[in-house]
Amino acid sequence: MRKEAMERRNEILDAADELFGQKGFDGTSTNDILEKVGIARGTLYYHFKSKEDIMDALIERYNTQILGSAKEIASNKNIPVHERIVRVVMALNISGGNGKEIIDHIHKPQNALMHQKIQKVIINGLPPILTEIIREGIEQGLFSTPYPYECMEMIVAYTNTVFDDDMVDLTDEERAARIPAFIFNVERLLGVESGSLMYMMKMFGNGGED
Amino acid sequence: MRKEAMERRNEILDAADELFGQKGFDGTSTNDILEKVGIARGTLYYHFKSKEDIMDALIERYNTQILGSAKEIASNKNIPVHERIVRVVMALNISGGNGKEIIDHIHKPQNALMHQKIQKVIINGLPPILTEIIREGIEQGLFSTPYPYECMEMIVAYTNTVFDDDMVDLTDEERAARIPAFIFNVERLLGVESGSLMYMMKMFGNGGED
DNA sequence: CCTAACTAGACCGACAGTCTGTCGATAAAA
DNA sequence: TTTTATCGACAGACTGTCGGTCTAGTTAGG
Repeated sequence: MRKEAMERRNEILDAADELFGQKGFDGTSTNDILEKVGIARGTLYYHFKSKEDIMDALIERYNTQILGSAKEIASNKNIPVHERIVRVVMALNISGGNGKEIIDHIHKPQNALMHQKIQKVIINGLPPILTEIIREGIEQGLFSTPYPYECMEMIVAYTNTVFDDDMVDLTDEERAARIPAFIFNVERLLGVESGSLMYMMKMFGNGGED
Repeated sequence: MRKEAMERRNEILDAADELFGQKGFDGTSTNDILEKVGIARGTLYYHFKSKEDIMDALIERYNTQILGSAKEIASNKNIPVHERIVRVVMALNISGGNGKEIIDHIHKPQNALMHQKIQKVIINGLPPILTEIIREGIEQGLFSTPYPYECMEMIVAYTNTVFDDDMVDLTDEERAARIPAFIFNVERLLGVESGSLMYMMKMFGNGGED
């Protein structure tokens, strides 16, 4: 019955993760979590100070998972710049083997608050990582912009809102139509010739969040 | 005591509007609303089927207020294109005399769900309006882009996320630094010469949401 | 024309059920 | 013995429901 604090904590987080995914944050009661983990009320509140505290811990976990592998790839200067951008972005969807599921279930309409918090992590965490790569690209004469950070911020804000979110309800065709337009716009922002970033299409390959 | 259904409905919405603004959606109990309006529980649920139903009605109201005046200005072809864009955007902040307050109190951290719903209205409602103006501008040779809609979508997504939201925590200086960068990026997206949209600075004038 | 019966819409408030967070007691480990 | 983890009863709050009430207006009958 008795476990190390960290172990219990993670059990609780695992249960919450799954339940929030199924029923949303508001739709999940602490009792649901209690039952799933097989502990008593007091135990839950021994490890977490509130229900929202559980969510925050969960987000902290996501944060690490999602941005961690992205950072790692971004810092590998052996990979050519273009390739590295693609890999960083694609890492977001599958990082830790379950990034995609994370992103999937965050998009449940019930999870407004969690969703917002994750978005915040991404919009603040991803642009710095990408900007570093872009700067390298600028040095190499691949890109040209006086505002690499703000460029990345704009791009991330857009993909977060339009591609990742259910903010804009896109049919498959609408979605497909957005992609070349998006790439065209990115090309302009980065000051490169039209068509030269078409290789980025592959980032939107299957299902293609981000 | 007895009122027309519509009048009561509006009284309830007015109270909810103010209370949600002060304490957030979750932080406001139906009892708070009851008390403020001076009605009984049953009356509230006679007019609205749930608490969330109240929020949805509130958003419908915002929707009309915020996008209504924007549309009106956008369709006035007597105003030159550049000027009209500025006016449309500025209308968002003050429409109906209280658009600004709406936007202000939606940004309270408690109001994630309401915030999300409003964002959805804007990201879906504003780009079509702006795109029409941009198309006119393209015909007049002022702008040049094959993807006016997606441009506007990107711009709106960005301002919503970075300028309007508390997604990115900006100091005043950071905020000020973002503005020229933003304008530069918009210039690139719209295919105009660098510096030619600097007049848009004024949209960010005082406090400057959007 | 007047009044009694009726109707439907607005309103009331007690109540059931649920949910979160607390607390003192308890057991196990260190 | 002290610390760490666990338990479960409980207080307090909140949402949505339901049977019943009140009133304005309408219809019917005298």
